[in-house]
Formats: sequence, structure tokens, C-alpha cells
Amino acid sequence: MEGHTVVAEVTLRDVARAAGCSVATVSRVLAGTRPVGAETARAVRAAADRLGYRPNEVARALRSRSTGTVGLVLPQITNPFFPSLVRELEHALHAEGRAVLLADCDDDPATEATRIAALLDRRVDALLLIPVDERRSRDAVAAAAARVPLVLLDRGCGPGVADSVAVDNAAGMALVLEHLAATGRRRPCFVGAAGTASAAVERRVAYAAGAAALDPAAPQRTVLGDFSVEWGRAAVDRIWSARPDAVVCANDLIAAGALQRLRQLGADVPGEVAVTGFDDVPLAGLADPALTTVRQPVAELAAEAARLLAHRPAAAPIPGPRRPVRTVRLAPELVVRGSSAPADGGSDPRTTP
Amino acid sequence: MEGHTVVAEVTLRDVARAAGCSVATVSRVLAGTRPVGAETARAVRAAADRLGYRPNEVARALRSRSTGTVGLVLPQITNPFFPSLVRELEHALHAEGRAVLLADCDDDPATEATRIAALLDRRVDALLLIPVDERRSRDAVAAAAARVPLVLLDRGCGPGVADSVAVDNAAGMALVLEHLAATGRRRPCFVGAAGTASAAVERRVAYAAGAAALDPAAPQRTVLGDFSVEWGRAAVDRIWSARPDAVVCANDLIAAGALQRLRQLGADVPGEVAVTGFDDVPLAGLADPALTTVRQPVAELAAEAARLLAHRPAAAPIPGPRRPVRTVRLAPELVVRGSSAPADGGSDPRTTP
DNA sequence: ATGAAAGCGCTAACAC
DNA sequence: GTGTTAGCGCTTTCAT
Repeated sequence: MEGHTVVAEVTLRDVARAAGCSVATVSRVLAGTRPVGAETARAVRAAADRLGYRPNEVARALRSRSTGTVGLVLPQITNPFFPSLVRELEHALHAEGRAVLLADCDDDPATEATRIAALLDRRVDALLLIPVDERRSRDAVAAAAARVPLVLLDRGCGPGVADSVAVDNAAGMALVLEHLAATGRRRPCFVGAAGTASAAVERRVAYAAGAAALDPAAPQRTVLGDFSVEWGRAAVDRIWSARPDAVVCANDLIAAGALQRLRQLGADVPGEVAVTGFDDVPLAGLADPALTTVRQPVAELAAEAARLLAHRPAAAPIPGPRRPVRTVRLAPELVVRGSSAPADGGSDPRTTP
Repeated sequence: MEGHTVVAEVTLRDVARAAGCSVATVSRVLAGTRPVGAETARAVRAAADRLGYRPNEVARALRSRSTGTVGLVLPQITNPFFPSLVRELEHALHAEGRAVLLADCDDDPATEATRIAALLDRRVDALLLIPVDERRSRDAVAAAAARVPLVLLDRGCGPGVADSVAVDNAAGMALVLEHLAATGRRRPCFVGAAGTASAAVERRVAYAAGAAALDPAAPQRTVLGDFSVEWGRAAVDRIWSARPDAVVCANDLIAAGALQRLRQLGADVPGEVAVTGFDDVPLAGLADPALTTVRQPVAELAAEAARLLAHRPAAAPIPGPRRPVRTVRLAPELVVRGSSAPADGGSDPRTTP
């Protein structure tokens, strides 16, 4: 084993020389751009194989003005909802021969702006972006969207800024509330997240709208913090005195925290109080009791995002008329688990009065 | 808002023209390669600012033979131990102005080989790699290490293949066993992972070595599966009949599954049996009871990996003598939580007989 | 169907 | 200290 060594990279010239033709011909054979004589093509491929030729993607990128890379910008890879999304995106893109430049923003809009700039400097062909904040990310996102195709994922960034694909948060929250109503819960409360992130806003608005049907006072039983386990724990102390029979949480982390604290307080979940989450992160199935939650269709989200990128025409020669942004909303799925089993222990809603 | 548009990128030439000097001078000012007259420098910077010039990193890369990107190749981003590592690596690298090309291998050596090749084609300056498998990843890793600086992370890949940095698994397992012994446990069993991944091997070897001191029969109470929650659940059914007073797991996922199944079986954790994990993933603190585990020093791992990359000289002109590989082992830390509290409920080892 | 030649935007000799 | 020039490795006219 020796140290890595530039063994004089094999270039197109080397292949051309070995195959006895010009570099242009080799390029055409390998890229399949234009017809080439069968005999020549064979010789070229043989030479390329024999020499172990690998095209220099950097040179190719410079010349063809396309790097074959897309930037993936996200708030915090440690948010347990993102890894599976990243995985699906990476696979979808790699399947198209594109590589992924990853940027983690540390949940900070300023860092986000820096990362976006760095990716643009590297001439990514496109950007997949989960904005840190609906409002504070807007300028940087809009500027980037003016330069490359850009698709917003999971969270929005104000109207008309860019194409976006996300789960239908309102529909998800409605599923939760319907389920709770059907299993006899009548005093829900909501533990949400403050701020302008679209998931936070949409989920709390949907709760307020849907819960009112269950109980006119339900919308008022709302406390707001952030999307964390710690907040879930703290929130329980704020709302438990109201004796809700269901704690509807804005995501699974909050729900996990709430569950933990309720257990500490000796509350009976789900007998006395149901707890629900949102996202269906891996942790949700592991909680005790396992968490009823709303599953985001992660693979579809990724596929749809990749599709939007592919269909966004490369660039207009002239600024041109404003192109309408496309917004895709995917249907979520309710995953019923132990944390919301009817109080009587049965699982059929009809057995509950 | 209009569609993204190539507004005729500003190039070095544009800046040179605006500043009234040559492209070389502009390059020198911006790169700081060589001294430039104060007056000229000012003019250049002003022009660059005014035009909103951003260097084309692709062109720069082609010319300077350095892309400023490093490839990060990992088995499965959805493994909950990796996101925090990815985060630290991304930050460490970005701080040096390098971008991260991410590749997820789907836990498959063949995919891994493909991804490595794709990254090399893109001329990454270096590779950070968590191999899928100690043995089956070896060829691809060795080949890659011959072309660019490469640092193995978290898992090894056979001796002498490449520089590596990982936690000291043996030391971590020893900490666990000492702790169990000190808190009065005498019949440990081990739920590990089969296969040749170095973490799997080192942890099970360390258990066998350390547990024998506790109980000569302990090493035999070992069952092997994979690093998953499902295996943790299944393993309990295989070992519970032996009535161990401690279930030592090879990672936190296994431990979470074991904990869940023990609870289902009505076992008292930690009263009747202690459970321990390894890695300290976010989930560990959330389990009930919270999981005693071995924390990997993630930030240090990342920093050390970045340091090794930086110090690996770029390339030798001639294959040269075999360069010794460097292996860094970082000390782990035991995190004691509820799942291993002494049977009497106290937390001081001395209160236990 | 093939080759010659012109760059993509930048850096790095090499002159002055 | 600054300009001129020659490419990095490739794709793509434009000839033939």
C-alpha cells in the first residue's frame, strides 16, 4: 500500500492517441452526442477501457456549463425527520447521475445564506432547500431561485418565491382530530411551535380550526414553544392542570417529551389522556406507548422534488415574464398506535361511547 | 419574481476591465497569491464588489487541480448515530472553505463502490469514509486511498488500508462492564452484531474479555444479530430464559429494542435487569428508563478526521515508499442513566453489596 | 463520419 | 508590481 499518487490521470487525449483518432471523436463516442462509425466506436471504447479512462467531471462541467450536482440545504441534519428525506433525495438524484452537495445551516438564517452562496459559487445545477425560517430565509432563497432551479421542501418560504413540495399539514392535523373525536376524546389541547416556519403555522392553524368542532374552548388550550423534546416536557406542566384528555403535538419530538413528562406525573396514557405526534420519525414507534402520529410520505416527497427540478427549464435567455411557481401538496397518512388507544382499551372507535 | 436567468455571469475579465488592469492582477488580489499594489488592489476590490463578482469555483478547480470539496461516504444516513457526525464534519469542513459531497450507500458495498467512483470522477480533494463492511469495502477503499487522501471514520477497514479515527470500542465496553460490576451485577449477557464491521467485532471481543472477569460463563451468554431495534427485541426472547441481571448491547438501537421487549415481558428494569447501549444517540436519553450508554466524542471525531485530512500531504510525484497509516483512537465516556441504576434504587455503587 | 480549433473561467509561469 | 501567455480537460462549432 503506498500513499495516494497522481499517476498522471488518463485524459481524453490519451484515449484518442491509443484509439488512433481525435479527441473530438472520443468525446462523441463516450457522450453519445453524435453518430460515430461502428469500427471507430469500438476502438475508442476498447482504448478507454484498457486505460481505465474516467472523464474529468470538472472539465466537463466548465465546458458544458453544468456540474451535474445539486445542492441540498437543510436547517439541521440532526432533526430526526431529515435523515430519511436526505436518503431518499440522495438516491433519487444519484439515479439521475447527479451528486449531492450537502449544507447544514445550524438552524440559522445567516448560515443558510452563506451556505447557499457557497453552493452557487460551486455552480450547482439546482438547489433543494428546506428553509430555516419562513420569513428570514426569504431573501436568500429568492435570490438563489433567480439563478438556478430551486425547489423548496417540507417548509414554505412565502408565496410565489419558488416551487415547493410538502405534506398537507392541515389534512394531517384533521386526520388526528377526527381520530381523537372518533375514539371519544373531547378535551384536546395543543402543544405547538411558535414562529413562522410554515409547518408550525399550518399545524397550529389546522388544530384551532378542527378542534373547535370538538369543543369550542379547545383552540384556547394551546401552548407554543419549539419543535423539541424539552419543550414537550415543559409544555405538559403548563397544560396538565386543565386535565385534557388528549395532547395533540406539532411533531414527534414534542410528543416524545410530553409522553415522558406525563409518565413522570403518573398520568395514564392512553387511558387518561391520549398523545399524538406528527412526522412519524423512527423514535415514534419506539416510545412507550408507541406514538400515534401522522406519517409524511418521505419517498414521494423526494420523488416529487426531483421531478420538479427536472421539469424546471434550465434558464431563460431574457428575464422574461414571471413564471408561475408550482406547489405540490402530498397527502399524509395517520398511523394509529398505542398512545391514542381508546380509554377502554379497545381499538374500535365504535366501542367507545 | 422572474424565472432564474443566466444574467451573463460576471467573470474575472469583466472585473479586470472595470478595474483597468489585467485578469492576472485581479486573480492575485482576490486569491492573495502575490503582493499587489495597494491602489490597484483597492480598485480591483471595488470593481469586484460593484459588479457582484463571484469566482467560478469550477474553473478555479480545473486550473488549480483542487475542487475544494471532500466526499463524505456513509453506510446509511438513517442510522441515528450518523447525523450528528455528519453535522460536525460539515461544519468542520465548511470552516475551511470546503464543501461536502454526500453519498449514502444503502448499507451495500456495491453501491459504496459506485458512489466512491462517482466522487472521484468529480475530483474530490479527499474522502471521508465510514465503510459499510470491514472486509467487503476493502478493495474499493484501498483503490480510492491510492488516489486521494482518505480517512476512515468510526469503523476500520482492515490493517494498513488508510488513516482512521474511531472511538476506542474496547475501552467503552470496559467502562460498561466496570460499571455493571461496581453496581453489583454478576450475570451479564451480550446482545451484539454479527459480521466483520470493526465496531461489531471490537465490541463483542471486548465484552468476552471483560465479562469473563465477572463470571467465567458470561462470554458464552452472547447472541449476535445486527445493529437494529428489531434484533434487540428478538434477542431478548433468546436470552431471557437464562435470567441475566444485565443485558449489554452493542449499540443503542439494540438496547432500545431490548428494553421494549423486556417491558413487554414484565421484567423490572433496572431492578431485575440492567440494560446498556453504546453510542449515545438522541434516542438513548428518551427511552424509559433512560439508557445507560457509552458516548462517542462526536465533535472530536470530526475534528480529528478533518485534521488528518489536512495533514495528509497532497500527492507524491512517484509512488514512493509505503507511507505508514495513522490510527487515532478517542476515549469514550460512560453515561450512566436509569437503565442501569443499582437494584436497590440507589445510585452509589457502594450501597450495593 | 471525422478532425482542427476555439474556447469555458481561471491560475501560474514567465517576462518585463 | 503587473501584463502576457499558456494551458487545466473537455465539448462543440465549423470545416472537410
